[in-house]
Amino acid sequence: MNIKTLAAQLGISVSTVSKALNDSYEISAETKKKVLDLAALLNYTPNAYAGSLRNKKSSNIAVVLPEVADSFFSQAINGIESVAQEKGYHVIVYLTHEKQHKEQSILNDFRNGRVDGVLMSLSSETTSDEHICRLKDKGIPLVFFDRVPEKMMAASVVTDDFEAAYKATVQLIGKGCERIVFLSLSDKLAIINHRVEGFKKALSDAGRTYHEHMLVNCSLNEQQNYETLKAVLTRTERPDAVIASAEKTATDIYSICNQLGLNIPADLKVIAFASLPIAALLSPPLSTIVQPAFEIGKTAAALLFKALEKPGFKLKNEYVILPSVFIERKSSCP
Amino acid sequence: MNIKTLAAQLGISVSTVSKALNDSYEISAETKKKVLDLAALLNYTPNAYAGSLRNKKSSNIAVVLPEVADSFFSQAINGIESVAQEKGYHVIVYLTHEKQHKEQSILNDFRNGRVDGVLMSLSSETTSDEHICRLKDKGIPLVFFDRVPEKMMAASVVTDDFEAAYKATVQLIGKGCERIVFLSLSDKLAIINHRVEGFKKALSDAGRTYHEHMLVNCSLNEQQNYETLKAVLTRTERPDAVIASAEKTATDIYSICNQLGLNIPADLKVIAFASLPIAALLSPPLSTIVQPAFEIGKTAAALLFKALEKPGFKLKNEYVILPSVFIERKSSCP
DNA sequence: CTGAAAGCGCTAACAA
DNA sequence: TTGTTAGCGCTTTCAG
Repeated sequence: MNIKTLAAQLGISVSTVSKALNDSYEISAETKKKVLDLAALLNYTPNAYAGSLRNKKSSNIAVVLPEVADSFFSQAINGIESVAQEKGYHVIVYLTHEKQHKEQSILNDFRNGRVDGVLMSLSSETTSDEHICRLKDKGIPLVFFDRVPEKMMAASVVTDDFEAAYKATVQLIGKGCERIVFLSLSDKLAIINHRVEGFKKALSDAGRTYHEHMLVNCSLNEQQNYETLKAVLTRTERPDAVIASAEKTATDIYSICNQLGLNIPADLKVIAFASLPIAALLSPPLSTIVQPAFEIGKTAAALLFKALEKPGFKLKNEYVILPSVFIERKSSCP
Repeated sequence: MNIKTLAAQLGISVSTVSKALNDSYEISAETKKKVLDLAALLNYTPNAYAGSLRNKKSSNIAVVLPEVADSFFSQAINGIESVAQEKGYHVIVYLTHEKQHKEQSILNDFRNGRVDGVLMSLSSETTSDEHICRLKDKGIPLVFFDRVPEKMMAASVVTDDFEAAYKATVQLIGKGCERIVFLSLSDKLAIINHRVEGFKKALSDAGRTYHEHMLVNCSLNEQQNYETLKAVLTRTERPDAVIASAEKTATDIYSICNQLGLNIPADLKVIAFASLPIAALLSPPLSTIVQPAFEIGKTAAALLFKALEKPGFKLKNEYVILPSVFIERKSSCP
C-alpha cells in the first residue's frame, strides 16, 4: 500500500495524490475527497522513512536516559511528551543503563537523521564527551537535563543542586548530627559535584572540616552498591546521617537499616534527592529534596523546540536552573 | 556526509563503498580498509531511513505501554531490551497514558514500516480493537503482554491472574475479613476480568455471595480516582480489606488511609498486584502479588523475535502463562 | 574485484 | 488544477 497504488486505482498521478494527502491548495476539493476516501478505505498510512528521507526531517526527538525505573526520569519523560505532542513530534526513549558504551552507540546512531533533536541525561559512567561533540558537530540540537556535562558548552536544565545540598546539610547539622555522609552516584557527574560542593560548604560554614570518608561513591552495579552501602553503615564510626543522591540509594539505605536493625531516624537520619511520589508512605516517611521533574522535562523540551523551529537559532550554553523543594519528614527528624 | 561523498573522496564508486561498509566478500581487504578508515575519519554514519526504506526493515521494535511510572512496566521494558539488544534491534517506547485515542494513533503509525514488530500492553480505556486488527492485517507481528485483549486471537504473555486473585481472596477470608472489595482498573481489560473471576470464585467457594459493591472500577484519572477510592473507604459499610489491581491504586489507598486515620491492617487489610521493589519498606509493609515483570518482557520479546526471524513463521494465538508470587507482609496480617 | 543503474516511497520544482 | 520527473541515501542485481 503506497501512494502509487492509490494513484493507479484512481487513475491519477502520484503527485496529485501526494498533494491531496497533504491538503495542498493546488488540489481541488473534489479530488482531495476522492483520494482521502480511498486512502481510508485501503487502510493507507504513509511510509515514515520515505518521508523522512525526502524531507530530511523525522519529526522524532530522542530522550536518552540512564534508566526508566526511577520516578524522576519517568516524570521527566511525561513532561517532555507533553510538549512534543503539541508540536506533532514523536518521543523515542533510549536507555543507557548507566553505561557509557551504550550511550555512545545510541548517540552515534543519531548522527544521520534518525532524530531531529536530542534530550539527554548523562549516564553516571560517562567520562568521555567525544560522542557528544560528534553529535553537536553534525548540528543536531541537544539539550541536557539534570545530569548535565561539566565543562561542555551545552544547553542545560538543572535544579539548584548546590543550594539544596547545602540546606539539607544545614538541617542535619541543626539536628545535632555529627557524622554526616554524602552518598554520591559518581564523581563524574557535574550535578552531583555541585551537590557535594554544597555539602562541603555547609560543613565548613558550621566550622567543621571535610574528610574523604564523608563522601561515598555508590557503584551503580546493583549488588555491589548494596555492599558498599552496608560497609558504610557498619563502620566503627557509624554515620548518624546520610544524604542520598538518588531514589534508589535512599531505598537501599532503608533496606539495609531494616536488615541491620538500625532505626531511622534515631540511629540514622536520611534525606534524599528523590521524586518518589510515595516518600510519605515509607516507614518512616522519607525527607526529600524534590526536583520538579515534569517541569524540567517540559523546559528542556521547550528549549529544544526553539532550536528545532527556528532554523537560524543556535542553542548556546543556556543554563536554566529550576528550584527544588525540601520536604521534611520523619526520616530526618529527631 | 553520505556514501557518495566517501566514494568521491576515494575515487571509487558508491556501490563499492556500500559493499565495503557491509563487509561484502566481493571487496578486497585493501579497499575495505581504505573505506572504513575514511568513514571513521569523516565521522560517517549511515542514514537509517535510507536503509530502512531500501531494505523494508527498520530493526526497530515498538513497545506500547500505558505508562512508564509503574514498576511493572519499567521492569518489563528492561526485559524486552535485554533480548532486543542481543538481536541487534532498537527498542522504541511509546506511551498511551491509558488513552485509547493515543493508542490508536500510535498503532496507525506502525502500519507502514516504522517498526518491524510490536509489543504491547493495552490501555485501560481501550474498547475497540480495530486499530489492532488493522495492524495485524498489514502482517506486522504483534505480541501482547500482561494487559492482553480478551477475545482476539493474538500471541500473549500473562500471569496466572485468576489463581493469584483467588489465593489473595482466600487469604483475606482466612484472616476473617467480611467485606472485601476488589479494586479494578477497568472492566475492559481481560486480565483484570480474570482476576475478578478469581475473586468471585473464592467468595463463592467460601459460601459467600458476590455483590456489585464489592467491585470498584478505578478511573485512571488521577484526581477522580482518588475521590472514588475515598468514597469507598468512607462507606457506611466500610470494607475491611481491599485487593488492588495496580501499584498506583495500592499507594493511593495508603495515602487515603493516612488521611482518614485508618489503620492498615487493623482497619483495612491490603493486598496488591504490584511489582514495587520497595513494597517491604512501606508503612506497613505491603503484601504483594508480584508478577515476574522482567521475565514477562523477555518472554514476549522472544516470541516476537520468533516471528521476526522466521519469515514463514506466523504468530498464532500462543498464550504463555507465567506464575506470579504472593508475598505476605504486614498489610494483610492481623 | 569494481562499477552503472534501478528502485525503495515520497515530495516538490517545473511543465502542461 | 493536474502530471512528469528528479532525487533523498542506500543496496543490489547485473555487467564489466
